[in-house]
Amino acid sequence: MRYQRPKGTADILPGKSSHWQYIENVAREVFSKYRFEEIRTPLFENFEVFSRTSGDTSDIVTKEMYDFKDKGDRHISLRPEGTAGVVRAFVENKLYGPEVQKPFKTYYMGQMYRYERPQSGRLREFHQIGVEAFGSDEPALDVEVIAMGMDLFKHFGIHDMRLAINTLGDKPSRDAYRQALIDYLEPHFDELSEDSQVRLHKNPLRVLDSKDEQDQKFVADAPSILDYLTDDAKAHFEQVKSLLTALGIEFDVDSTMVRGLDYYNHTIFEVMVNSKALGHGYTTVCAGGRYNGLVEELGGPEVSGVGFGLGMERLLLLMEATGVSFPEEHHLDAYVVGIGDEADAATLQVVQALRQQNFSADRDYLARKPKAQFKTADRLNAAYTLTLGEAELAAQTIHVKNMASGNEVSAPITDVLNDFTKVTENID
RNA sequence: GCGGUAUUGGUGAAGUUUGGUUAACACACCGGAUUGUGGUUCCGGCACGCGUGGGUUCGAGUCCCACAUACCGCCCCA
Repeated sequence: MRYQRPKGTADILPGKSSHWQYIENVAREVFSKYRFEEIRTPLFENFEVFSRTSGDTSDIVTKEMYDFKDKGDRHISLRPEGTAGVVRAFVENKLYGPEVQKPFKTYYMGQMYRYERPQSGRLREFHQIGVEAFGSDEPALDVEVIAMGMDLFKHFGIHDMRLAINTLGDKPSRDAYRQALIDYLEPHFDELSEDSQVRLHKNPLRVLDSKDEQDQKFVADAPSILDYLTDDAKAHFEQVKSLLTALGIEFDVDSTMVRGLDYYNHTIFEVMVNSKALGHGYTTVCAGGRYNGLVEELGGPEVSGVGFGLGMERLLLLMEATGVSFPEEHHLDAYVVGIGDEADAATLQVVQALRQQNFSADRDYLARKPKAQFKTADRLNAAYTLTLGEAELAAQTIHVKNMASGNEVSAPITDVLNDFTKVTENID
């Protein structure tokens, strides 16, 4: 065992990879109904793309970025999340241009990288599915994105979800609230946890997210963002709520909910599930929100955006714990048993001909005895076992057995080569 | 970045407390039981080695140290 995979990475092996494909396929289907199209952006970007957008004080930038200098001395970072790269591509390719329909709706799925201590469901190389919609300030777009997220989880077979929403307001709302929060917490500075003392000046909203018991006491009585919203921000949030209600989507407003990334404003939301697989109580499986201003931050025009992301590893854990059944497609239509060296070529011809006729077919490649081959056909769950030996070669026939019924028939080899379906009709 | 636990064949693992010379048992896999049909049963095969590297000892899977990796918790988050 000389080489091991790098810390925090995983091999997705046959058997398991079909689960990933299933999730990806379901996501593509759902997204296409909402008319979101796929975008593929690089796995790495200039470091600044992420540091600008995520916020210099965010943990992602300060300690979790997987960055390095390339041979041209460029400061590169593996993408820690999907939004920044998509926004960069949106700006660079001028997708805000007049010829592109608004809103521009896109999705992505793929690897993300964060340099952190791996745990179950949290790796250094992990996978996210995410969506972004650019070019509309209308609350209806926020709601479409949220509704699509909920819809997606239903298609994954997850039903006991809870939708939590909040608003971070616009810039004036946030500034006012930020000041109110500092004013409230400052007198208790010495009683706050060490982490929160640091947060208070860097990003006071994050104190609300503290799990420290002592901190939580203060958080409970802290002023609410909802009391500091401007009229515009308030109207936006009210409309989001009423549209969600119109769609019959239940939600809880959690005024202490915040974001680890700095670029969010207005609506933010999380889809939560109560599953032991991901820890105790409700845990978040999907998070998103509105990020007006992010496009400008990366040099684009004033175009707003809203989106969400979900972690595939966590989703997989959740689906497995929930007992979601994945379609198992590794079906074998025919296994061809060849007996003796003389049958080698003919066996290969039959296998290949069956594949040409769109059947999945396999044979023995280990020169094993008939007994072992028949056992293998059974173990692989072959629908039909064909046998080709000396006697058959002499008569130019092939033996075909329906493994489910046990019925057998001898047919001309040419029949199998030309129309296997017809041959099987005689024994089904 | 911090703390805890763990690491023995393809797999599940016993053995580590009391260091002692054949690494148990089971599953899977492979071969065989009078020539070419699936199950069962029976027989046989399957770790020159106990994460890696050092050390202690007459002797180490068992003790000590370092490192690696995994899992759990913290931080944070998906």
